[in-house]
Amino acid sequence: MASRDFPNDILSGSADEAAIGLLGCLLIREFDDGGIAAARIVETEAYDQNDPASHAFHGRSERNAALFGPSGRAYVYISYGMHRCFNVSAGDDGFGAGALIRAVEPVRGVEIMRERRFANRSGSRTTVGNRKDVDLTNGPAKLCQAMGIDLKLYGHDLSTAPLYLERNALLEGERIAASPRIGISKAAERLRRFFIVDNPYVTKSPLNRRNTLLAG
DNA sequence: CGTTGGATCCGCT
DNA sequence: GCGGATCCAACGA
Repeated sequence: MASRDFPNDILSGSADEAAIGLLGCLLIREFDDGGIAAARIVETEAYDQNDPASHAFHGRSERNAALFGPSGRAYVYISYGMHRCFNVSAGDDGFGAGALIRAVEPVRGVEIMRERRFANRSGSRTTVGNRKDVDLTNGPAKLCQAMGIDLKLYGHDLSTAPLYLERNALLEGERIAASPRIGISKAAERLRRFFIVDNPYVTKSPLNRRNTLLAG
């Protein structure tokens, strides 16, 4: 089933508008076995083709094509050779822009996420201790693992199953802050990271202290 | 609780 | 060849 309230307007503008507007929205994943996982977006980063830190900065390529396509598509890439990161494309067709989803808060299917994240990998006998729910989805590669987002979903239309977005307002009293982005070296001063203040799933970072509270 | 180093591979100025 | 939009185990305090 497709999303009943896909936030099209949120994604059609700038990368910043998309990154801010996606906060609070639900990300829903339908697995092949019928299981469903859902999570609230609590931390994002904006990137676009005018930004030296963006994968779109050096122009369109096979890898980053989803960023240049229409808004509301999945841009998935491999990070550090072994992790996956998930972006939502933004802006007009032809303009490279998107929002990296850095953290989400589980609202449904926590058991599925726990299984996907913490099940013993390839027979190794690693101790599965000290595993807390906050570690399920408090990072860009973690949430991809928890929600089964991989390269097979590259370019996927995020208004349709098996992975889709749904509009959802912030909770009463929740505030949004902007900070520099995490883990980049280029354009490191730009305030293009956005997060819900005091949400436990937001990545802990010294950059959190250099934030600016946004109006609203 | 904070810091550090290793894993691992794709795409590129 | 090099450098990541990262994660986690293994320390030390």
